[in-house]
Amino acid sequence: MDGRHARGAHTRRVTLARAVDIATVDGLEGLTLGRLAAELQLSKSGIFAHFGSKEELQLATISFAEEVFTEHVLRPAFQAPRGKPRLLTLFERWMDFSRARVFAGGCFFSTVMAEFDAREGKVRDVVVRWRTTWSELLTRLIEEAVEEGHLTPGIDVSQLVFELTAFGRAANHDSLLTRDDSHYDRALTALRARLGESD
Amino acid sequence: MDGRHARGAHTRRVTLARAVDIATVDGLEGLTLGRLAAELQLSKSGIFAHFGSKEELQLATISFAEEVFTEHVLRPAFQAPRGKPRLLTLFERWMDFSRARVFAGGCFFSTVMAEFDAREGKVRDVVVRWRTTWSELLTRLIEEAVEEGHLTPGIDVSQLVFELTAFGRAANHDSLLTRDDSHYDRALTALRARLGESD
DNA sequence: TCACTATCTGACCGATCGTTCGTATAACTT
DNA sequence: AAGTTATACGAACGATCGGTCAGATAGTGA
Repeated sequence: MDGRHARGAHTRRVTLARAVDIATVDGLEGLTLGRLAAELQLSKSGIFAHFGSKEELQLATISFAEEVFTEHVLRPAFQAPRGKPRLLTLFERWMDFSRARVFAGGCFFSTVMAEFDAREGKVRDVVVRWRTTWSELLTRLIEEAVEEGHLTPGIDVSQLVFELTAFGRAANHDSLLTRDDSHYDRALTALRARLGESD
Repeated sequence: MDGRHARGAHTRRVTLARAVDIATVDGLEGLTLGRLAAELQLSKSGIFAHFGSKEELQLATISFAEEVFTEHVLRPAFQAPRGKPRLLTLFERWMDFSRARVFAGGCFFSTVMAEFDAREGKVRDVVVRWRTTWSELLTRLIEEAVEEGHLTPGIDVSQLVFELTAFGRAANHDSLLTRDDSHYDRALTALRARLGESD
């Protein structure tokens, strides 16, 4: 199962696991090769060799975060029944994911979206692409909920996507700032109210 | 009218004006003395002398942003009638402030709160304090709207504070990421719906 | 005009940044 | 066992970081 390059792949993953923790706390710019090397007890050049540039390290870190997020949030959501249950599960998982501090600084994408929203470059572009993916996913789940008869047909889907996402991101940042978990409950309360109390 | 230290005070304000623009784009950590000096055509040590340390520069930048935000958003809001109109005006002004890019990277506090939410130190503490101030202000305005009979007495004020703030921050980041102004309208739509369509 | 003080500069400090390169060490292939 | 490749290291690079300091310059009050 190791493949031919098992050792390198393992180091890479260990490195990226540390990288997402650093990035969620100090940002993808605060993520430096020297610090990564020191914390992992590896050489700076050794880590550098795995990625080729700082920017590639940042992009690899985003990919890794995406993987973990998919595993913890997206995949479980798709095991819930189509429609409103799936939508609710997605947000419950997202909030649990942030609350559990799977990454040291909470939700990776909330952090990175805020960090790069006003900048230029490849990293920003990838972050924007992720935002699009997320919005499209949410749009689909909401439309399915309408199809299933769980939501009113006339509903403004884009508006709903905006609001629900706003709740989740706010819960993440507020809980980190105030060190008070209750904001996650606030987000879920807001979400359920917005989707209608029924069910 | 110059007072005794007019020249220094002027340089200080020009420096801070540039600092908030840099900070809203690249964060308060991305704000460096060298860059500030280069853009302002001043010497690094000259700028440094005004603040004494990088951290003091960051704190001064926050104070400056607070001033400008107060002038553009808070003060106008208090000229609107007590109750729901004041609440609505506050958010309209906030959204206009971000949309107009008074600071190059949009809302200063949305950016900085996301940047420092998972860190430690004086800067974080000041940011948290600002968040508290904002929450208390919003709480007061909502309570006044209840007193004026503009909102239902039984309403969950903290919950409302959370949701309304979430809309504003999301609009700021989404508009920056997508370069699409419409998110501000989304936020105001969500806000009005949440406060009740009437009036 | 003169003295004083506020303001700003330029050279420099040690530390760290991302990056390059030659080389050593491990691991796998044959 | 030998040969080959993957992996990691250590020393060094120019640039930049925050910070220090002695001295030049400018503005003020007497």
